Amino acid sequence: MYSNQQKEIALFAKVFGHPARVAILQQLFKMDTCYCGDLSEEIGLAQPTISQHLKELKNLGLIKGTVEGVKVCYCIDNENWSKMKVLLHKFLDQDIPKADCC
Amino acid sequence: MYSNQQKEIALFAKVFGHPARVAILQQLFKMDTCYCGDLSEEIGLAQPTISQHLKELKNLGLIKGTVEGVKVCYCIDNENWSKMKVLLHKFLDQDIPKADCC
DNA sequence: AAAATATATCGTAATATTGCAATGAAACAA
DNA sequence: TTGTTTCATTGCAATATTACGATATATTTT
Repeated sequence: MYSNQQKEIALFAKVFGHPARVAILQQLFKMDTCYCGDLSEEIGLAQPTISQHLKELKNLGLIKGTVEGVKVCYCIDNENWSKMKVLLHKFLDQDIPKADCC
Repeated sequence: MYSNQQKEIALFAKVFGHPARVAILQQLFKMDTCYCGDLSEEIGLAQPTISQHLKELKNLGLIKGTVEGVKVCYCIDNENWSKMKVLLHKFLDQDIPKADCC
Protein backbone atom coordinates (compact mmCIF):
# COMPACT_ATOMS: atom_id res chain seq x y z
CA MET A 1 0.00 0.00 0.00
CA TYR A 2 2.82 2.39 0.77
CA SER A 3 6.37 2.41 -0.54
CA ASN A 4 9.17 1.28 1.73
CA GLN A 5 10.50 4.80 1.69
CA GLN A 6 7.19 6.21 2.84
CA LYS A 7 6.97 3.65 5.61
CA GLU A 8 10.52 4.39 6.76
CA ILE A 9 9.96 8.12 6.81
CA ALA A 10 6.80 7.62 8.86
CA LEU A 11 8.57 5.31 11.30
CA PHE A 12 11.32 7.79 12.04
CA ALA A 13 8.93 10.71 12.18
CA LYS A 14 6.66 8.86 14.54
CA VAL A 15 9.42 8.36 17.05
CA PHE A 16 10.02 12.11 17.02
CA GLY A 17 6.31 12.67 17.41
CA HIS A 18 6.35 12.74 21.18
CA PRO A 19 7.93 15.56 23.17
CA ALA A 20 9.40 13.15 25.71
CA ARG A 21 11.49 11.49 23.03
CA VAL A 22 12.48 14.84 21.59
CA ALA A 23 13.61 15.87 25.06
CA ILE A 24 15.54 12.65 25.56
CA LEU A 25 17.40 13.06 22.29
CA GLN A 26 18.21 16.70 22.97
CA GLN A 27 19.53 15.73 26.37
CA LEU A 28 21.68 12.99 24.85
CA PHE A 29 23.14 15.51 22.43
CA LYS A 30 23.71 18.06 25.14
CA MET A 31 25.26 15.88 27.82
CA ASP A 32 28.54 14.11 27.59
CA THR A 33 27.47 11.57 30.14
CA CYS A 34 24.14 10.06 29.34
CA TYR A 35 23.05 7.74 32.11
CA CYS A 36 19.47 6.67 31.88
CA GLY A 37 18.51 7.54 35.42
CA ASP A 38 19.46 11.17 34.93
CA LEU A 39 16.93 11.43 32.11
CA SER A 40 14.07 10.51 34.40
CA GLU A 41 14.94 13.32 36.80
CA GLU A 42 15.78 15.80 34.10
CA ILE A 43 12.63 15.27 32.09
CA GLY A 44 10.24 14.54 34.93
CA LEU A 45 8.73 11.25 33.85
CA ALA A 46 8.73 8.05 35.86
CA GLN A 47 11.60 5.70 35.25
CA PRO A 48 9.54 3.02 33.50
CA THR A 49 8.17 5.62 31.13
CA ILE A 50 11.62 6.85 30.20
CA SER A 51 12.77 3.28 29.79
CA GLN A 52 9.93 2.63 27.40
CA HIS A 53 10.77 5.66 25.27
CA LEU A 54 14.44 4.68 25.26
CA LYS A 55 13.44 1.26 24.01
CA GLU A 56 11.62 2.72 21.03
CA LEU A 57 14.58 4.90 20.15
CA LYS A 58 16.84 1.89 20.48
CA ASN A 59 14.61 -0.28 18.30
CA LEU A 60 14.99 2.23 15.50
CA GLY A 61 18.74 2.24 16.01
CA LEU A 62 18.92 5.94 16.82
CA ILE A 63 20.51 5.38 20.21
CA LYS A 64 22.46 2.64 21.87
CA GLY A 65 22.98 1.70 25.47
CA THR A 66 26.00 0.28 27.19
CA VAL A 67 25.84 -1.35 30.57
CA GLU A 68 28.31 0.23 32.97
CA GLY A 69 28.01 -1.65 36.17
CA VAL A 70 24.65 -0.88 37.64
CA LYS A 71 23.99 2.01 35.31
CA VAL A 72 23.32 2.07 31.59
CA CYS A 73 24.93 4.71 29.45
CA TYR A 74 22.80 5.76 26.53
CA CYS A 75 23.97 7.79 23.59
CA ILE A 76 23.16 8.71 20.02
CA ASP A 77 24.18 6.18 17.39
CA ASN A 78 25.86 8.69 15.13
CA GLU A 79 26.00 6.40 12.11
CA ASN A 80 22.31 5.56 12.10
CA TRP A 81 21.39 9.10 13.02
CA SER A 82 23.16 10.28 9.88
CA LYS A 83 21.35 7.73 7.74
CA MET A 84 18.03 8.85 9.16
CA LYS A 85 18.94 12.44 8.44
CA VAL A 86 19.55 11.71 4.77
CA LEU A 87 16.13 10.11 4.52
CA LEU A 88 14.27 12.90 6.26
CA HIS A 89 16.16 15.67 4.52
CA LYS A 90 15.21 14.17 1.19
CA PHE A 91 11.60 14.30 2.29
CA LEU A 92 11.69 17.78 3.77
CA ASP A 93 13.68 19.31 0.93
CA GLN A 94 11.60 18.03 -1.94
CA ASP A 95 10.01 21.42 -2.36
CA ILE A 96 11.15 23.61 -5.20
CA PRO A 97 10.55 27.32 -4.72
CA LYS A 98 7.48 28.14 -6.74
CA ALA A 99 4.19 29.85 -6.29
CA ASP A 100 1.49 27.95 -4.44
CA CYS A 101 -0.72 26.20 -6.96
CA CYS A 102 -3.97 27.49 -5.46
CA MET B 1 6.86 20.02 31.28
CA TYR B 2 8.32 20.38 27.80
CA SER B 3 9.62 23.47 26.06
CA ASN B 4 7.56 25.05 23.34
CA GLN B 5 10.22 24.09 20.87
CA GLN B 6 10.05 20.46 21.92
CA LYS B 7 6.29 20.48 21.64
CA GLU B 8 6.40 22.05 18.20
CA ILE B 9 8.96 19.60 16.89
CA ALA B 10 6.83 16.74 18.17
CA LEU B 11 3.68 18.16 16.58
CA PHE B 12 5.23 18.43 13.15
CA ALA B 13 6.94 15.07 13.43
CA LYS B 14 3.73 13.42 14.52
CA VAL B 15 1.93 14.54 11.41
CA PHE B 16 4.68 12.93 9.33
CA GLY B 17 4.39 9.81 11.45
CA HIS B 18 1.80 8.13 9.26
CA PRO B 19 2.59 6.82 5.78
CA ALA B 20 -0.72 8.07 4.40
CA ARG B 21 0.20 11.65 5.21
CA VAL B 22 3.69 11.16 3.84
CA ALA B 23 2.12 9.86 0.64
CA ILE B 24 -0.30 12.78 0.45
CA LEU B 25 2.49 15.31 0.81
CA GLN B 26 4.68 13.59 -1.74
CA GLN B 27 1.79 13.56 -4.16
CA LEU B 28 1.14 17.26 -3.57
CA PHE B 29 4.77 17.99 -4.35
CA LYS B 30 4.73 15.78 -7.42
CA MET B 31 1.50 16.90 -9.02
CA ASP B 32 0.79 20.33 -10.37
CA THR B 33 -2.90 19.82 -9.92
CA CYS B 34 -3.79 18.66 -6.47
CA TYR B 35 -7.48 17.90 -6.24
CA CYS B 36 -8.47 16.03 -3.17
CA GLY B 37 -10.42 13.30 -4.88
CA ASP B 38 -7.41 12.20 -6.88
CA LEU B 39 -5.56 11.51 -3.66
CA SER B 40 -8.12 8.98 -2.55
CA GLU B 41 -7.72 6.99 -5.77
CA GLU B 42 -3.98 7.41 -5.94
CA ILE B 43 -3.30 6.36 -2.36
CA GLY B 44 -6.05 3.81 -1.97
CA LEU B 45 -7.80 5.03 1.15
CA ALA B 46 -11.46 5.89 1.44
CA GLN B 47 -12.42 9.50 0.84
CA PRO B 48 -13.33 10.29 4.45
CA THR B 49 -9.98 8.93 5.58
CA ILE B 50 -8.07 11.12 3.14
CA SER B 51 -10.20 14.07 4.14
CA GLN B 52 -9.32 13.47 7.77
CA HIS B 53 -5.59 13.34 7.04
CA LEU B 54 -5.85 16.48 4.94
CA LYS B 55 -7.51 18.21 7.85
CA GLU B 56 -4.60 17.42 10.16
CA LEU B 57 -2.12 18.71 7.62
CA LYS B 58 -4.21 21.83 7.20
CA ASN B 59 -4.50 22.39 10.95
CA LEU B 60 -0.71 22.53 11.15
CA GLY B 61 -0.64 24.96 8.24
CA LEU B 62 1.43 22.71 6.00
CA ILE B 63 -1.17 22.65 3.24
CA LYS B 64 -4.04 24.81 2.19
CA GLY B 65 -7.15 24.09 0.19
CA THR B 66 -9.02 26.27 -2.22
CA VAL B 67 -12.58 25.54 -3.27
CA GLU B 68 -12.82 25.38 -7.03
CA GLY B 69 -16.43 24.80 -7.80
CA VAL B 70 -17.28 21.36 -6.59
CA LYS B 71 -13.70 20.31 -6.11
CA VAL B 72 -11.11 21.44 -3.61
CA CYS B 73 -7.58 22.07 -4.72
CA TYR B 74 -5.01 21.27 -2.07
CA CYS B 75 -1.42 22.29 -2.14
CA ILE B 76 1.62 22.79 0.02
CA ASP B 77 1.79 26.05 1.94
CA ASN B 78 5.34 26.88 0.93
CA GLU B 79 5.82 29.56 3.54
CA ASN B 80 4.83 27.40 6.48
CA TRP B 81 6.59 24.40 5.03
CA SER B 82 9.81 26.40 5.05
CA LYS B 83 9.29 27.47 8.64
CA MET B 84 8.74 23.87 9.63
CA LYS B 85 11.89 22.86 7.81
CA VAL B 86 13.98 25.33 9.78
CA LEU B 87 12.66 23.90 13.02
CA LEU B 88 13.21 20.27 12.09
CA HIS B 89 16.60 20.87 10.54
CA LYS B 90 17.75 22.51 13.72
CA PHE B 91 16.68 19.39 15.56
CA LEU B 92 18.12 16.88 13.11
CA ASP B 93 21.41 18.72 12.65
CA GLN B 94 22.25 19.23 16.30
CA ASP B 95 24.78 16.42 16.17
CA ILE B 96 28.43 17.31 15.99
CA PRO B 97 30.68 14.67 14.48
CA LYS B 98 32.33 12.91 17.38
CA ALA B 99 32.85 9.45 18.67
CA ASP B 100 29.92 7.77 20.35
CA CYS B 101 30.20 8.27 24.07
CA CYS B 102 29.66 4.59 24.90
C1' DA C 1 -36.25 22.15 -8.82
C1' DA C 2 -34.07 17.71 -8.97
C1' DA C 3 -30.05 14.99 -9.80
C1' DA C 4 -25.21 14.51 -9.75
C1' DT C 5 -20.62 15.40 -8.02
C1' DA C 6 -17.02 16.41 -4.62
C1' DT C 7 -15.88 17.04 -0.09
C1' DA C 8 -16.63 17.44 4.98
C1' DT C 9 -18.47 15.72 9.18
C1' DC C 10 -20.40 12.32 12.37
C1' DG C 11 -20.46 8.09 14.74
C1' DT C 12 -18.16 4.10 15.87
C1' DA C 13 -15.23 -0.03 16.08
C1' DA C 14 -10.58 -1.56 16.13
C1' DT C 15 -6.14 -0.62 17.36
C1' DA C 16 -2.13 1.93 19.22
C1' DT C 17 0.02 4.91 22.51
C1' DT C 18 1.09 6.69 26.95
C1' DG C 19 2.13 6.65 31.82
C1' DC C 20 2.97 4.40 35.96
C1' DA C 21 2.79 1.12 40.05
C1' DA C 22 4.47 -3.26 40.95
C1' DT C 23 7.80 -6.48 40.10
C1' DG C 24 11.96 -8.74 38.16
C1' DA C 25 16.91 -8.97 37.10
C1' DA C 26 21.63 -7.76 37.35
C1' DA C 27 25.62 -5.64 39.47
C1' DC C 28 27.70 -3.87 43.39
C1' DA C 29 28.50 -2.98 48.59
C1' DA C 30 28.66 -4.18 53.26
C1' DT D 1 24.65 -13.43 52.06
C1' DT D 2 21.80 -9.45 52.50
C1' DG D 3 20.70 -5.12 51.12
C1' DT D 4 21.02 -1.39 47.71
C1' DT D 5 21.00 0.69 43.36
C1' DT D 6 19.78 0.93 38.54
C1' DC D 7 17.29 -0.35 34.84
C1' DA D 8 13.89 -3.48 32.27
C1' DT D 9 9.51 -5.70 32.04
C1' DT D 10 4.73 -6.60 33.09
C1' DG D 11 0.00 -5.39 33.61
C1' DC D 12 -3.36 -2.21 33.23
C1' DA D 13 -6.18 2.03 32.82
C1' DA D 14 -6.77 6.18 30.25
C1' DT D 15 -6.46 8.29 26.05
C1' DA D 16 -5.47 8.92 21.08
C1' DT D 17 -5.38 7.36 16.42
C1' DT D 18 -7.06 5.25 12.36
C1' DA D 19 -10.37 3.77 8.98
C1' DC D 20 -14.77 3.89 7.04
C1' DG D 21 -19.99 3.72 6.33
C1' DA D 22 -23.58 6.88 6.62
C1' DT D 23 -24.86 11.33 6.14
C1' DA D 24 -24.65 16.40 5.52
C1' DT D 25 -23.27 20.34 2.68
C1' DA D 26 -22.24 22.95 -1.24
C1' DT D 27 -21.80 23.56 -6.14
C1' DT D 28 -22.86 22.53 -10.76
C1' DT D 29 -25.77 20.37 -14.29
C1' DT D 30 -29.98 19.17 -16.44
